[in-house]
Amino acid sequence: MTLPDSFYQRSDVVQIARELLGKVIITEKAGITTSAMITETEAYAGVTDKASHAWRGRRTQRTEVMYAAGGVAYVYLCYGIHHLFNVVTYKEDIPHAILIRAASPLEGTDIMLERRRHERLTPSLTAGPGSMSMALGIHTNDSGIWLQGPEIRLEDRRIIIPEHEIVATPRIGVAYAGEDAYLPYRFYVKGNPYVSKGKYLQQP
DNA sequence: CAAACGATTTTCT
DNA sequence: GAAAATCGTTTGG
Repeated sequence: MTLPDSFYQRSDVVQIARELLGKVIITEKAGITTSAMITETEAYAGVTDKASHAWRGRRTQRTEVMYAAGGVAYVYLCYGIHHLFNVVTYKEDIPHAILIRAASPLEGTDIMLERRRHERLTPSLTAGPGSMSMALGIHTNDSGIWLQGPEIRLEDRRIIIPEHEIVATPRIGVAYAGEDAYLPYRFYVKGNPYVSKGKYLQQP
């Protein structure tokens, strides 16, 4: 079942980030379908979260889509190279978002290997937000699209990740966010090889 | 208008 | 482990 708008339009972005583990992301680009099971996410909790692009209500052409009602994509370019895919949550004017950081390949792995110019299937194909987006063919010009259209959608395929297999840690690459860099807003599936290896700030 | 800088990944030592 | 790659967005003058 495709996740409905009501899944995204809830208020607890951290809880939704947790629930996204085990959901399946499907993309269809030029008639080619690829899919993968989400294994790692990070919540960005709106205007009070220093790590968020929308901190203190910052509103620019790039971040405008974060202020839309939940259920659309926010894709932006990072370090001039990587296209990072987020889902927008909650309601209009509240800029919650969840970064999808990694996923385990399901359908179309041959296409994903081509897109990444990889010879063999290894976790580096889709572990890490930039790698995952490239493998699935997600681009910044997908930013703002509705997550029920053909290009990108998320499905519940009744995959259950047991509570004890979910690990929470601080988020990666947000050292600039002061004390908010320590919030346990990153979630991943314990033991799954398709999880990024990035280092995060440890509690001092 | 110039300049700094990333919610990263890959490569080189 | 360190550093380069690479460019749109944002900020400051």
